[in-house]
Amino acid sequence: MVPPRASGGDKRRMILDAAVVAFARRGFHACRVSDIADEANVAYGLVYHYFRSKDEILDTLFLDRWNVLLAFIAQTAAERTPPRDKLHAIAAAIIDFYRYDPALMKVIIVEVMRSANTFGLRHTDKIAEAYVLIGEIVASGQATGSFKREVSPRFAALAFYGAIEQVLTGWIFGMLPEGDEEFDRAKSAIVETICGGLDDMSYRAASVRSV
Amino acid sequence: MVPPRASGGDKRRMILDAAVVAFARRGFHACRVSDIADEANVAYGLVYHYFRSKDEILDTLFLDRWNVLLAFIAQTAAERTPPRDKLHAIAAAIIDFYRYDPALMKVIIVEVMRSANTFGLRHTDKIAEAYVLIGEIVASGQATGSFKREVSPRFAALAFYGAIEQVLTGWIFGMLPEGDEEFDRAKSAIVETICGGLDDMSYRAASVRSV
DNA sequence: CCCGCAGTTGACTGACCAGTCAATCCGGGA
DNA sequence: TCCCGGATTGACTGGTCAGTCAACTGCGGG
Repeated sequence: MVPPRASGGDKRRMILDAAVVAFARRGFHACRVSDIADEANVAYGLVYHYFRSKDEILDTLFLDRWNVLLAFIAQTAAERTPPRDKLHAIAAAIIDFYRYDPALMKVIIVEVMRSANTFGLRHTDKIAEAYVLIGEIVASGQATGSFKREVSPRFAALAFYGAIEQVLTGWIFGMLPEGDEEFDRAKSAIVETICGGLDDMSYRAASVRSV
Repeated sequence: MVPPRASGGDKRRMILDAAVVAFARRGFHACRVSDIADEANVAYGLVYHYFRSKDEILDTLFLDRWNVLLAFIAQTAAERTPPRDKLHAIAAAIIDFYRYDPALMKVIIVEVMRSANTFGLRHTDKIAEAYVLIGEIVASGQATGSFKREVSPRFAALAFYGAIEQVLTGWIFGMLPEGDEEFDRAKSAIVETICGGLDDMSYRAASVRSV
Protein backbone atom coordinates (compact mmCIF):
# COMPACT_ATOMS: atom_id res chain seq x y z
CA MET A 1 0.00 0.00 0.00
CA VAL A 2 2.64 2.50 1.09
CA PRO A 3 5.37 2.94 -1.54
CA PRO A 4 8.78 1.47 -0.56
CA ARG A 5 10.47 4.87 -0.43
CA ALA A 6 9.38 6.85 2.51
CA SER A 7 10.12 10.16 0.84
CA GLY A 8 7.63 9.63 -1.97
CA GLY A 9 4.56 9.26 0.19
CA ASP A 10 6.14 11.61 2.65
CA LYS A 11 6.17 14.58 0.31
CA ARG A 12 2.67 13.79 -0.88
CA ARG A 13 1.48 13.82 2.70
CA MET A 14 3.35 17.06 3.36
CA ILE A 15 1.64 18.69 0.39
CA LEU A 16 -1.75 17.52 1.58
CA ASP A 17 -1.12 18.82 5.09
CA ALA A 18 0.19 22.10 3.76
CA ALA A 19 -2.89 22.43 1.56
CA VAL A 20 -5.14 22.12 4.59
CA VAL A 21 -3.29 24.96 6.28
CA ALA A 22 -3.23 27.11 3.16
CA PHE A 23 -6.87 26.51 2.22
CA ALA A 24 -8.00 27.11 5.78
CA ARG A 25 -6.04 30.35 5.99
CA ARG A 26 -7.02 32.08 2.77
CA GLY A 27 -9.77 29.97 1.27
CA PHE A 28 -9.43 27.72 -1.75
CA HIS A 29 -9.83 30.43 -4.37
CA ALA A 30 -7.55 33.01 -2.82
CA CYS A 31 -4.88 30.41 -2.08
CA ARG A 32 -2.29 29.95 -4.82
CA VAL A 33 -0.56 26.70 -5.59
CA SER A 34 2.69 28.41 -4.68
CA ASP A 35 1.27 29.01 -1.19
CA ILE A 36 0.82 25.28 -0.80
CA ALA A 37 4.29 24.55 -2.08
CA ASP A 38 5.83 27.16 0.24
CA GLU A 39 3.89 25.87 3.22
CA ALA A 40 5.09 22.34 2.42
CA ASN A 41 8.70 23.49 1.83
CA VAL A 42 8.59 21.91 -1.56
CA ALA A 43 9.17 23.14 -5.09
CA TYR A 44 6.19 24.46 -7.02
CA GLY A 45 6.37 21.79 -9.68
CA LEU A 46 6.34 18.92 -7.22
CA VAL A 47 2.73 19.64 -6.41
CA TYR A 48 1.93 18.68 -10.00
CA HIS A 49 4.01 15.54 -9.72
CA TYR A 50 1.63 14.21 -7.08
CA PHE A 51 -1.62 15.85 -8.11
CA ARG A 52 -3.13 16.55 -11.49
CA SER A 53 -4.53 19.89 -10.41
CA LYS A 54 -5.29 22.16 -7.52
CA ASP A 55 -8.85 20.82 -7.57
CA GLU A 56 -7.62 17.27 -7.15
CA ILE A 57 -5.94 18.23 -3.88
CA LEU A 58 -9.20 19.50 -2.44
CA ASP A 59 -11.06 16.46 -3.76
CA THR A 60 -8.54 14.18 -2.07
CA LEU A 61 -8.79 16.06 1.20
CA PHE A 62 -12.57 15.87 1.14
CA LEU A 63 -13.00 12.28 -0.01
CA ASP A 64 -10.45 10.81 2.41
CA ARG A 65 -12.22 12.38 5.34
CA TRP A 66 -15.78 11.98 4.12
CA ASN A 67 -15.36 8.28 3.48
CA VAL A 68 -14.24 7.79 7.07
CA LEU A 69 -17.30 9.67 8.23
CA LEU A 70 -19.64 7.70 5.97
CA ALA A 71 -18.20 4.43 7.22
CA PHE A 72 -18.76 5.57 10.78
CA ILE A 73 -22.35 6.57 10.10
CA ALA A 74 -23.06 3.28 8.34
CA GLN A 75 -21.59 1.33 11.21
CA THR A 76 -23.53 3.35 13.75
CA ALA A 77 -26.75 2.87 11.81
CA ALA A 78 -26.26 -0.88 11.82
CA GLU A 79 -25.91 -1.15 15.59
CA ARG A 80 -28.74 -2.22 17.87
CA THR A 81 -29.04 0.92 19.96
CA PRO A 82 -31.92 3.40 20.27
CA PRO A 83 -32.12 5.78 17.28
CA ARG A 84 -31.63 8.75 19.53
CA ASP A 85 -28.30 7.30 20.69
CA LYS A 86 -27.31 6.74 17.07
CA LEU A 87 -27.97 10.36 16.23
CA HIS A 88 -25.98 11.42 19.25
CA ALA A 89 -23.07 9.24 18.16
CA ILE A 90 -23.12 10.80 14.69
CA ALA A 91 -23.29 14.37 15.99
CA ALA A 92 -20.46 13.52 18.35
CA ALA A 93 -18.33 12.06 15.56
CA ILE A 94 -18.73 15.11 13.33
CA ILE A 95 -18.07 17.55 16.15
CA ASP A 96 -15.04 15.56 17.29
CA PHE A 97 -13.70 15.61 13.75
CA TYR A 98 -13.78 19.35 14.09
CA ARG A 99 -12.33 19.29 17.58
CA TYR A 100 -9.28 17.27 16.59
CA ASP A 101 -8.59 18.80 13.18
CA PRO A 102 -10.42 22.11 12.93
CA ALA A 103 -8.49 23.30 9.88
CA LEU A 104 -9.35 20.22 7.81
CA MET A 105 -12.97 20.29 8.89
CA LYS A 106 -13.13 23.99 8.09
CA VAL A 107 -11.87 23.33 4.59
CA ILE A 108 -14.33 20.51 4.06
CA ILE A 109 -17.31 22.47 5.36
CA VAL A 110 -16.47 25.82 3.83
CA GLU A 111 -14.92 24.80 0.54
CA VAL A 112 -16.83 21.65 -0.31
CA MET A 113 -20.05 21.24 1.65
CA ARG A 114 -20.93 24.90 1.49
CA SER A 115 -19.49 25.86 -1.87
CA ALA A 116 -22.09 24.71 -4.28
CA ASN A 117 -21.29 25.85 -7.76
CA THR A 118 -17.69 24.78 -7.73
CA PHE A 119 -17.10 21.69 -5.62
CA GLY A 120 -20.33 20.85 -3.92
CA LEU A 121 -21.90 19.67 -7.13
CA ARG A 122 -19.01 17.36 -7.88
CA HIS A 123 -19.67 15.56 -4.60
CA THR A 124 -23.42 15.83 -4.33
CA ASP A 125 -23.86 12.08 -4.41
CA LYS A 126 -21.27 11.48 -1.72
CA ILE A 127 -22.93 14.07 0.48
CA ALA A 128 -26.37 12.64 -0.22
CA GLU A 129 -25.18 9.24 1.01
CA ALA A 130 -24.91 10.69 4.48
CA TYR A 131 -28.42 12.11 4.32
CA VAL A 132 -29.77 8.75 3.20
CA LEU A 133 -28.08 6.90 6.05
CA ILE A 134 -29.37 9.38 8.61
CA GLY A 135 -32.81 9.19 7.04
CA GLU A 136 -32.73 5.42 7.43
CA ILE A 137 -32.00 5.77 11.12
CA VAL A 138 -35.01 8.05 11.50
CA ALA A 139 -37.18 5.70 9.46
CA SER A 140 -36.24 2.70 11.56
CA GLY A 141 -36.94 4.76 14.66
CA GLN A 142 -40.40 5.40 13.31
CA ALA A 143 -40.85 1.75 12.47
CA THR A 144 -40.08 0.67 16.04
CA GLY A 145 -42.28 3.46 17.37
CA SER A 146 -39.66 5.45 19.23
CA PHE A 147 -39.99 8.30 16.70
CA LYS A 148 -43.34 9.66 15.62
CA ARG A 149 -44.37 9.64 12.01
CA GLU A 150 -45.38 13.27 11.46
CA VAL A 151 -42.03 14.22 9.92
CA SER A 152 -40.64 12.48 6.87
CA PRO A 153 -37.26 10.85 7.50
CA ARG A 154 -35.81 12.83 4.64
CA PHE A 155 -36.70 16.18 6.20
CA ALA A 156 -35.60 15.01 9.59
CA ALA A 157 -32.21 14.04 8.18
CA LEU A 158 -31.80 17.44 6.55
CA ALA A 159 -32.81 19.24 9.73
CA PHE A 160 -30.42 17.16 11.81
CA TYR A 161 -27.47 17.58 9.52
CA GLY A 162 -28.32 21.24 8.93
CA ALA A 163 -28.29 21.95 12.63
CA ILE A 164 -24.87 20.36 13.01
CA GLU A 165 -23.40 22.18 10.06
CA GLN A 166 -24.76 25.49 11.28
CA VAL A 167 -23.16 25.03 14.68
CA LEU A 168 -19.85 24.06 13.08
CA THR A 169 -20.09 27.13 10.88
CA GLY A 170 -20.62 29.21 13.99
CA TRP A 171 -17.37 27.90 15.43
CA ILE A 172 -15.47 28.21 12.19
CA PHE A 173 -16.34 31.87 11.81
CA GLY A 174 -15.87 32.70 15.46
CA MET A 175 -19.53 33.47 16.04
CA LEU A 176 -19.77 30.86 18.78
CA PRO A 177 -17.36 30.21 21.65
CA GLU A 178 -15.29 27.04 21.26
CA GLY A 179 -13.98 24.64 23.88
CA ASP A 180 -14.28 21.07 25.08
CA GLU A 181 -17.26 21.95 27.20
CA GLU A 182 -19.02 23.76 24.35
CA PHE A 183 -18.40 20.85 22.01
CA ASP A 184 -20.00 18.35 24.35
CA ARG A 185 -22.85 20.68 25.17
CA ALA A 186 -23.50 21.18 21.46
CA LYS A 187 -23.78 17.44 20.83
CA SER A 188 -26.51 17.13 23.43
CA ALA A 189 -28.21 20.38 22.48
CA ILE A 190 -28.53 19.37 18.84
CA VAL A 191 -29.90 15.93 19.63
CA GLU A 192 -32.19 17.33 22.31
CA THR A 193 -33.56 19.92 19.91
CA ILE A 194 -34.15 17.54 17.03
CA CYS A 195 -35.42 14.60 19.08
CA GLY A 196 -37.00 16.25 22.10
CA GLY A 197 -38.18 19.41 20.36
CA LEU A 198 -38.61 22.83 21.91
CA ASP A 199 -42.20 22.45 23.00
CA ASP A 200 -42.80 22.01 26.69
CA MET A 201 -45.25 19.13 26.84
CA SER A 202 -46.56 19.86 30.31
CA TYR A 203 -47.43 23.41 29.21
CA ARG A 204 -49.08 22.07 26.11
CA ALA A 205 -51.10 19.54 28.06
CA ALA A 206 -52.13 22.29 30.49
CA SER A 207 -53.36 24.60 27.78
CA VAL A 208 -55.20 21.80 26.01
CA ARG A 209 -56.87 20.96 29.32
CA SER A 210 -57.87 24.59 29.86
CA VAL A 211 -59.67 24.70 26.48
CA MET B 1 -35.88 58.53 -3.75
CA VAL B 2 -36.09 57.50 -7.39
CA PRO B 3 -33.90 59.64 -9.66
CA PRO B 4 -35.85 61.98 -12.02
CA ARG B 5 -34.76 60.20 -15.18
CA ALA B 6 -36.27 56.79 -15.44
CA SER B 7 -33.41 55.46 -17.56
CA GLY B 8 -30.78 56.04 -14.89
CA GLY B 9 -32.33 53.89 -12.22
CA ASP B 10 -33.64 51.67 -14.95
CA LYS B 11 -30.21 50.58 -16.15
CA ARG B 12 -29.03 50.12 -12.60
CA ARG B 13 -31.98 47.86 -11.96
CA MET B 14 -31.34 45.99 -15.21
CA ILE B 15 -27.74 45.36 -14.19
CA LEU B 16 -28.82 44.10 -10.79
CA ASP B 17 -31.39 41.76 -12.32
CA ALA B 18 -28.91 40.55 -14.88
CA ALA B 19 -26.38 39.90 -12.14
CA VAL B 20 -28.85 37.66 -10.34
CA VAL B 21 -29.29 35.60 -13.49
CA ALA B 22 -25.58 35.50 -14.24
CA PHE B 23 -24.50 34.68 -10.68
CA ALA B 24 -27.18 32.03 -10.36
CA ARG B 25 -26.16 30.42 -13.63
CA ARG B 26 -22.40 30.18 -13.25
CA GLY B 27 -21.65 31.17 -9.70
CA PHE B 28 -20.10 34.44 -8.60
CA HIS B 29 -16.49 33.46 -9.26
CA ALA B 30 -17.01 31.87 -12.65
CA CYS B 31 -19.24 34.72 -13.80
CA ARG B 32 -17.43 37.54 -15.58
CA VAL B 33 -18.49 41.15 -15.45
CA SER B 34 -18.98 40.94 -19.20
CA ASP B 35 -21.55 38.19 -18.61
CA ILE B 36 -23.54 40.59 -16.48
CA ALA B 37 -23.26 43.37 -19.03
CA ASP B 38 -24.31 41.03 -21.85
CA GLU B 39 -27.23 39.69 -19.85
CA ALA B 40 -28.33 43.27 -19.13
CA ASN B 41 -27.81 44.36 -22.76
CA VAL B 42 -25.56 47.10 -21.53
CA ALA B 43 -21.99 48.11 -22.26
CA TYR B 44 -19.27 46.63 -20.11
CA GLY B 45 -18.17 49.96 -18.70
CA LEU B 46 -21.64 50.95 -17.56
CA VAL B 47 -21.49 48.33 -14.85
CA TYR B 48 -18.67 50.37 -13.32
CA HIS B 49 -20.65 53.55 -13.66
CA TYR B 50 -23.25 52.21 -11.24
CA PHE B 51 -21.12 49.94 -9.07
CA ARG B 52 -17.63 50.31 -7.76
CA SER B 53 -16.82 46.64 -8.23
CA LYS B 54 -18.20 43.22 -8.95
CA ASP B 55 -18.24 42.60 -5.22
CA GLU B 56 -20.43 45.64 -4.62
CA ILE B 57 -23.10 44.18 -6.90
CA LEU B 58 -23.31 41.02 -4.82
CA ASP B 59 -23.28 43.07 -1.62
CA THR B 60 -26.17 45.16 -2.89
CA LEU B 61 -28.15 42.09 -3.91
CA PHE B 62 -27.63 40.51 -0.53
CA LEU B 63 -28.22 43.53 1.67
CA ASP B 64 -31.38 44.69 -0.10
CA ARG B 65 -32.98 41.32 0.39
CA TRP B 66 -31.58 40.53 3.79
CA ASN B 67 -32.78 43.81 5.26
CA VAL B 68 -36.31 43.01 4.13
CA LEU B 69 -36.03 39.63 5.77
CA LEU B 70 -34.62 41.09 8.99
CA ALA B 71 -37.43 43.62 9.15
CA PHE B 72 -39.95 40.85 8.73
CA ILE B 73 -38.38 38.74 11.46
CA ALA B 74 -38.23 41.70 13.82
CA GLN B 75 -41.88 42.52 13.14
CA THR B 76 -42.91 38.90 13.63
CA ALA B 77 -40.95 38.67 16.85
CA ALA B 78 -42.78 41.72 18.21
CA GLU B 79 -46.25 40.30 17.64
CA ARG B 80 -48.33 38.73 20.36
CA THR B 81 -48.67 35.24 18.91
CA PRO B 82 -47.39 31.90 20.23
CA PRO B 83 -43.67 31.41 19.59
CA ARG B 84 -44.33 28.35 17.51
CA ASP B 85 -46.46 30.44 15.17
CA LYS B 86 -43.71 33.02 14.95
CA LEU B 87 -41.20 30.39 13.91
CA HIS B 88 -43.66 29.09 11.33
CA ALA B 89 -44.10 32.59 9.94
CA ILE B 90 -40.34 33.03 9.62
CA ALA B 91 -39.81 29.68 7.96
CA ALA B 92 -42.68 30.51 5.62
CA ALA B 93 -41.21 33.90 4.74
CA ILE B 94 -37.80 32.48 3.89
CA ILE B 95 -39.23 29.64 1.86
CA ASP B 96 -41.58 32.00 0.03
CA PHE B 97 -38.64 34.25 -0.77
CA TYR B 98 -37.20 31.26 -2.52
CA ARG B 99 -40.49 30.33 -4.13
CA TYR B 100 -40.99 33.73 -5.74
CA ASP B 101 -37.40 34.50 -6.68
CA PRO B 102 -35.40 31.29 -6.64
CA ALA B 103 -32.45 32.74 -8.55
CA LEU B 104 -31.93 35.61 -6.11
CA MET B 105 -32.32 33.37 -3.09
CA LYS B 106 -29.91 30.89 -4.64
CA VAL B 107 -27.31 33.61 -5.04
CA ILE B 108 -27.79 34.83 -1.49
CA ILE B 109 -27.61 31.37 0.02
CA VAL B 110 -24.85 29.96 -2.14
CA GLU B 111 -22.65 33.00 -2.67
CA VAL B 112 -23.10 34.88 0.59
CA MET B 113 -24.52 32.76 3.39
CA ARG B 114 -22.55 29.68 2.43
CA SER B 115 -19.38 31.20 1.05
CA ALA B 116 -17.44 32.00 4.11
CA ASN B 117 -13.99 33.18 3.32
CA THR B 118 -15.01 35.66 0.69
CA PHE B 119 -18.36 37.23 1.42
CA GLY B 120 -19.74 35.54 4.45
CA LEU B 121 -17.25 37.22 6.70
CA ARG B 122 -18.11 40.64 5.36
CA HIS B 123 -21.72 40.15 6.44
CA THR B 124 -21.28 38.06 9.54
CA ASP B 125 -22.88 40.72 11.72
CA LYS B 126 -25.92 41.10 9.45
CA ILE B 127 -26.41 37.35 9.44
CA ALA B 128 -25.96 37.16 13.19
CA GLU B 129 -28.78 39.69 13.63
CA ALA B 130 -31.19 37.10 12.34
CA TYR B 131 -29.88 34.48 14.74
CA VAL B 132 -30.28 36.90 17.62
CA LEU B 133 -33.87 37.74 16.73
CA ILE B 134 -34.78 34.07 16.40
CA GLY B 135 -33.01 33.35 19.67
CA GLU B 136 -35.10 36.03 21.35
CA ILE B 137 -38.28 34.38 20.14
CA VAL B 138 -37.14 31.11 21.65
CA ALA B 139 -36.13 32.81 24.88
CA SER B 140 -39.47 34.52 25.25
CA GLY B 141 -41.16 31.20 24.54
CA GLN B 142 -39.17 29.74 27.41
CA ALA B 143 -40.08 32.67 29.63
CA THR B 144 -43.80 32.16 29.07
CA GLY B 145 -43.37 28.43 29.52
CA SER B 146 -44.44 27.27 26.09
CA PHE B 147 -40.88 26.17 25.30
CA LYS B 148 -38.84 24.09 27.68
CA ARG B 149 -35.53 25.32 29.01
CA GLU B 150 -33.23 22.39 28.24
CA VAL B 151 -31.91 23.96 25.03
CA SER B 152 -30.22 27.34 24.98
CA PRO B 153 -32.00 29.84 22.71
CA ARG B 154 -28.80 30.38 20.80
CA PHE B 155 -28.48 26.71 19.84
CA ALA B 156 -32.16 26.49 19.06
CA ALA B 157 -31.85 29.45 16.70
CA LEU B 158 -28.92 27.86 14.91
CA ALA B 159 -30.72 24.56 14.60
CA PHE B 160 -33.84 26.24 13.28
CA TYR B 161 -32.06 28.37 10.75
CA GLY B 162 -29.72 25.52 9.81
CA ALA B 163 -32.65 23.25 9.07
CA ILE B 164 -34.22 25.85 6.78
CA GLU B 165 -30.98 26.55 4.96
CA GLN B 166 -30.34 22.87 4.45
CA VAL B 167 -33.75 22.36 2.90
CA LEU B 168 -33.28 25.37 0.65
CA THR B 169 -29.90 23.99 -0.36
CA GLY B 170 -31.58 20.72 -1.21
CA TRP B 171 -33.92 22.53 -3.58
CA ILE B 172 -31.21 24.71 -5.04
CA PHE B 173 -29.06 21.72 -5.98
CA GLY B 174 -31.94 19.61 -7.17
CA MET B 175 -31.56 17.05 -4.39
CA LEU B 176 -35.13 17.62 -3.24
CA PRO B 177 -38.29 17.89 -5.33
CA GLU B 178 -39.72 21.39 -5.62
CA GLY B 179 -43.31 22.57 -5.92
CA ASP B 180 -45.95 24.55 -4.09
CA GLU B 181 -46.99 21.51 -2.13
CA GLU B 182 -43.42 20.68 -1.15
CA PHE B 183 -42.80 24.25 -0.06
CA ASP B 184 -45.76 24.27 2.28
CA ARG B 185 -45.01 20.83 3.58
CA ALA B 186 -41.44 21.88 4.30
CA LYS B 187 -42.57 24.85 6.38
CA SER B 188 -44.60 22.59 8.64
CA ALA B 189 -42.03 19.83 8.68
CA ILE B 190 -39.26 22.15 9.82
CA VAL B 191 -41.35 23.72 12.57
CA GLU B 192 -42.71 20.35 13.62
CA THR B 193 -39.21 18.91 13.85
CA ILE B 194 -37.71 21.79 15.80
CA CYS B 195 -40.69 22.43 18.07
CA GLY B 196 -42.34 19.05 18.35
CA GLY B 197 -39.20 16.95 18.06
CA LEU B 198 -38.89 13.48 16.66
CA ASP B 199 -39.54 11.59 19.88
CA ASP B 200 -42.89 9.90 20.19
CA MET B 201 -44.01 10.89 23.67
CA SER B 202 -46.55 8.13 24.10
CA TYR B 203 -43.83 5.59 23.31
CA ARG B 204 -41.54 7.32 25.76
CA ALA B 205 -44.12 7.43 28.48
CA ALA B 206 -44.86 3.77 27.87
CA SER B 207 -41.24 2.72 28.17
CA VAL B 208 -40.78 4.85 31.28
CA ARG B 209 -43.87 3.21 32.76
CA SER B 210 -42.56 -0.24 31.92
CA VAL B 211 -39.32 0.40 33.86
C1' DC C 1 -27.77 77.52 -30.72
C1' DC C 2 -24.34 76.07 -27.79
C1' DC C 3 -22.53 74.32 -23.48
C1' DG C 4 -22.09 70.97 -19.87
C1' DC C 5 -22.79 66.87 -17.91
C1' DA C 6 -24.82 62.44 -16.80
C1' DG C 7 -25.17 58.38 -19.18
C1' DT C 8 -22.96 55.23 -22.21
C1' DT C 9 -19.51 52.74 -24.95
C1' DG C 10 -15.88 49.05 -25.57
C1' DA C 11 -10.92 48.59 -26.43
C1' DC C 12 -7.15 48.21 -23.63
C1' DT C 13 -3.94 47.34 -19.60
C1' DG C 14 -1.91 45.34 -15.81
C1' DA C 15 -1.87 41.75 -12.66
C1' DC C 16 -2.41 37.35 -11.48
C1' DC C 17 -1.86 32.45 -11.50
C1' DA C 18 -2.67 27.48 -12.99
C1' DG C 19 -0.27 24.43 -15.27
C1' DT C 20 4.06 23.07 -18.38
C1' DC C 21 8.56 21.54 -19.18
C1' DA C 22 13.41 21.07 -19.70
C1' DA C 23 16.96 20.55 -16.62
C1' DT C 24 19.00 18.53 -12.47
C1' DC C 25 19.47 15.39 -8.63
C1' DC C 26 20.13 11.01 -6.57
C1' DG C 27 19.58 6.12 -5.14
C1' DG C 28 19.99 1.54 -6.48
C1' DG C 29 20.69 -2.20 -9.65
C1' DA C 30 23.88 -4.30 -13.15
C1' DT D 1 31.51 2.61 -12.07
C1' DC D 2 27.77 3.80 -15.08
C1' DC D 3 23.13 4.12 -16.28
C1' DC D 4 18.06 4.44 -15.60
C1' DG D 5 14.14 6.38 -13.94
C1' DG D 6 11.54 8.44 -10.39
C1' DA D 7 11.84 12.66 -7.55
C1' DT D 8 12.58 17.45 -7.56
C1' DT D 9 13.34 22.12 -9.15
C1' DG D 10 11.63 26.80 -10.61
C1' DA D 11 11.48 29.84 -14.68
C1' DC D 12 8.28 30.55 -18.06
C1' DT D 13 3.88 30.64 -20.91
C1' DG D 14 -0.78 31.34 -22.06
C1' DG D 15 -5.03 32.77 -20.97
C1' DT D 16 -8.19 35.08 -18.15
C1' DC D 17 -10.43 39.08 -16.24
C1' DA D 18 -11.31 43.07 -13.14
C1' DG D 19 -11.08 47.53 -13.56
C1' DT D 20 -9.61 51.98 -16.37
C1' DC D 21 -10.22 55.57 -19.52
C1' DA D 22 -10.72 58.43 -23.43
C1' DA D 23 -14.21 59.18 -26.53
C1' DC D 24 -19.09 59.70 -27.94
C1' DT D 25 -24.21 60.72 -27.39
C1' DG D 26 -28.18 63.32 -26.42
C1' DC D 27 -30.89 66.12 -23.43
C1' DG D 28 -32.06 70.29 -20.78
C1' DG D 29 -30.96 74.88 -19.37
C1' DG D 30 -29.20 79.36 -20.57
